[in-house]
Amino acid sequence: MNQTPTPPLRKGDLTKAHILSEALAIANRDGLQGLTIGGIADRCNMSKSGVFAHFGSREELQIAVVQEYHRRFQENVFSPALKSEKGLPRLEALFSNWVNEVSHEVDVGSVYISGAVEFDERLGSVRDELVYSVSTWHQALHKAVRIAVELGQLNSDTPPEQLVFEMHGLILALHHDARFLRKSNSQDFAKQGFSRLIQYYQPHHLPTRL
Amino acid sequence: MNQTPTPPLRKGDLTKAHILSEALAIANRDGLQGLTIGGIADRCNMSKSGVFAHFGSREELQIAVVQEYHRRFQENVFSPALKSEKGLPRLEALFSNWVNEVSHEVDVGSVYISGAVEFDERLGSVRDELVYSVSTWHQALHKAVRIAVELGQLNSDTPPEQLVFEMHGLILALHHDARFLRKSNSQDFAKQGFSRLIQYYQPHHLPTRL
Amino acid sequence: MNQTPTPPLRKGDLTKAHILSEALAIANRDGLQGLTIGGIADRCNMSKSGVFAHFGSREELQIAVVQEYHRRFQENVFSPALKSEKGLPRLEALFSNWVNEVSHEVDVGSVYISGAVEFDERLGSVRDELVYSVSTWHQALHKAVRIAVELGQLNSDTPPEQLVFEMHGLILALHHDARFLRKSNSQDFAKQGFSRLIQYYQPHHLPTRL
Amino acid sequence: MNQTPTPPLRKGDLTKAHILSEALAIANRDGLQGLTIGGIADRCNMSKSGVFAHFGSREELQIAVVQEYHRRFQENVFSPALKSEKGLPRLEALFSNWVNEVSHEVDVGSVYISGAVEFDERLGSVRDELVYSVSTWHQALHKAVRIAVELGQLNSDTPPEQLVFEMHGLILALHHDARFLRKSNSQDFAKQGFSRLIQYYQPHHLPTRL
DNA sequence: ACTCGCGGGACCGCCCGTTCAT
DNA sequence: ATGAACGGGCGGTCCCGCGAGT
Repeated sequence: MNQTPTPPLRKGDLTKAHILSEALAIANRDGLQGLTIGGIADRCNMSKSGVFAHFGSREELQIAVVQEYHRRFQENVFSPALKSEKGLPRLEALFSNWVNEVSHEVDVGSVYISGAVEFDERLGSVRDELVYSVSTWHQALHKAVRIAVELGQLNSDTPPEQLVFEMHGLILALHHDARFLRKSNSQDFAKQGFSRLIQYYQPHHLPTRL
Repeated sequence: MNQTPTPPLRKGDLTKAHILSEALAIANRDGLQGLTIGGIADRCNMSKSGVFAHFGSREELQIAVVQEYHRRFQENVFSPALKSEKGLPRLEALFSNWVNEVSHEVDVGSVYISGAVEFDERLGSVRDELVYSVSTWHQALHKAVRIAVELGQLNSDTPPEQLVFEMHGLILALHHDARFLRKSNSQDFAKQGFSRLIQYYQPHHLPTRL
Repeated sequence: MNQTPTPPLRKGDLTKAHILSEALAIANRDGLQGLTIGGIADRCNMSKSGVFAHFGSREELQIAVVQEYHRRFQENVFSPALKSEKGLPRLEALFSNWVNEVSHEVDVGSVYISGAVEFDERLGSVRDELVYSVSTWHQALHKAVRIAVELGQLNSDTPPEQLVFEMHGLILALHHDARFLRKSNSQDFAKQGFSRLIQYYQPHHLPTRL
Repeated sequence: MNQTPTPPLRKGDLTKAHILSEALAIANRDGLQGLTIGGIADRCNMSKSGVFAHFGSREELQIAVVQEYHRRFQENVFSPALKSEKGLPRLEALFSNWVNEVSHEVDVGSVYISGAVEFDERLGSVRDELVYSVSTWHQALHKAVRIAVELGQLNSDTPPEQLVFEMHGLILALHHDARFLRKSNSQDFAKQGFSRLIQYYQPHHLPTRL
């Protein structure tokens, strides 16, 4: 196996991982703007400068949080779907995992969604990192759709971008209704919307379409 | 035309309206949390205390901004749609106006969307006002769907909540892709999604459905 | 009888009197420093500038409050004592009235006592007015003592200043213990102290003194 | 002498002591209400946040100032009197030291006296701390009186509370006349008042009393 | 090498006394 | 006597560096 050559794994790395974890929790709940050095220090029972020293600035801390979120997202949503068969099953797994993840985030918040709103206008490295993460995810979905089309599981003229667009819309609506409006059955609407979407683009459905 | 009898219309009201307008612009761009008394004062070439005096606190200012946004939303999105015939035409007008509004907000931001994210966890009057505004809008959409169903323009077992949920999802995806990801053709995806949504729930479409 | 030539008694005078009365209540409770234009305006259901217009500045308002306090003090403490016979009876009446006044001020506060502390270092017209008021009162006491001595009711070598000094001390201790320490029986200590004082300086007491 | 084992004595402690000292000077002069973070910062040539960091809030700073005043009061007034013999000599020393302290405070002010006036109505921790300090001192005086009685140096039916009450009155009058009225010979009046007080309550004085 | 104590400077919401035109 | 606005100051919080300790 190739592992990174001698990752020393100093004591500081553990501390940093702990900080990052707590910081992510705060960022999910309060947004990336809500991240304050002092707030993290309190949660970690450390001094502010102790926290600060691990990241040269608040911005780099935010970036690290985004990366950490992305890593966990991959771990929870993307990777498990690889166990499903290529094509439509995997696409369905991806969406299903995504819904589950967002349903969990109803309680703890979501850096992706709040970050996309907080940094929609502001430029800089944090925004770049967020865009990169989301784009990576979009591409994964895109690819899954294309494969499903190639396998004949979806209609041959299915526009992948349209599908991804609508899937994301369902997720955003789920997040909005469940977390902001506190509606309890939003998950069903999302799943229902997705099944309609898939059904719509199934091959046999073609003749009746516009 | 009859106008409200002798609206006092003091000079201060003009100033307040101006402040509110600038504050709305800031809130759209930076979020309601980004509203600062000093920031507004600068934009209005006023002193901080001059701005502050019109609203007893920052929270009340935020509420006023939400109400102002709601007013304009009604004015730009809801009211014009009343010129369309009841039922499906009006529903289509509502969505179309909504898309146009959001497309415009791609440049200036949106208190609704950012507010929903900023205040998804935080409690208080500002959140209440936001929920009220969004709920009012949802109800208007809901009602339009029901009427279209009653008029036989949509399938009789069309679930209104599902439709509203997905419409909102399309709008959120539009906002996300256009404003955050800077994708230029997002508006088409939203419209395309809506047209398929309507098509799906049309009466003659019933026999082939699952 | 001579009355001031044509005191027009405009409507504004009533308002001013009302303002002064409320201002005095606040000043007694919170001190002269605690007097704020806005606070008075609220109590009077007036605008800040409406209050302000009656006194050109906050300082003049404070002076007016001191004068009003002095007027009432004369009315409640000094004047009634004139009904007692000259000499010792009047001195006793002065002290007794004073104790009663301070006992009442335990609930509402006292501009004299708080003012003396607030303006012990600060220079300016307010301090001058306070000093003038207190000095006037001290002189009245001084005179009463001298008369009592002349009438042979107090020892002929009684030092008036010493007596006034100690009387004032008893009053200050009464105020301190009753209002600050919330001790209920302070009034008795003051009265007891005074009677000891008078007894001490009585003519027949002379032989045993040091 | 044994000193507390390894008092950390970081650099910050020195700064804090310095801040406290300057704050006490301000509080003596302007009262506890006159304490402002910025004012202290100016006197210490520090930034506001530098000052603020040492005390979590203005209220805690005020409490610390009261405690510091109390500590110095013990040091200057109470402790030296322990060198005098128990009983009347010690009581006289306590009063004498007290007079000296107040005489010195004529120039710099007194947190005890101004605090008692500022916080006579306001509730909270600062007031509690003030009351505690004053009460502690009163108890010390009370005890000294009782011992003097027990030793037969004061009349057996001397009411300790009355004595303490009057002693405090003499001090308050001294403070008032010297600091507020700027009378130079007030100290003599206070001492004279005390000597008569003691004389009055001396054992051999009993037969002629009322 | 890592962590902390300490301090700076900018900014925030809020409130004050004051002025001016109405 | 009012409503509108100003300028300055308040307590408080933030992010961020310097220097010293282990």
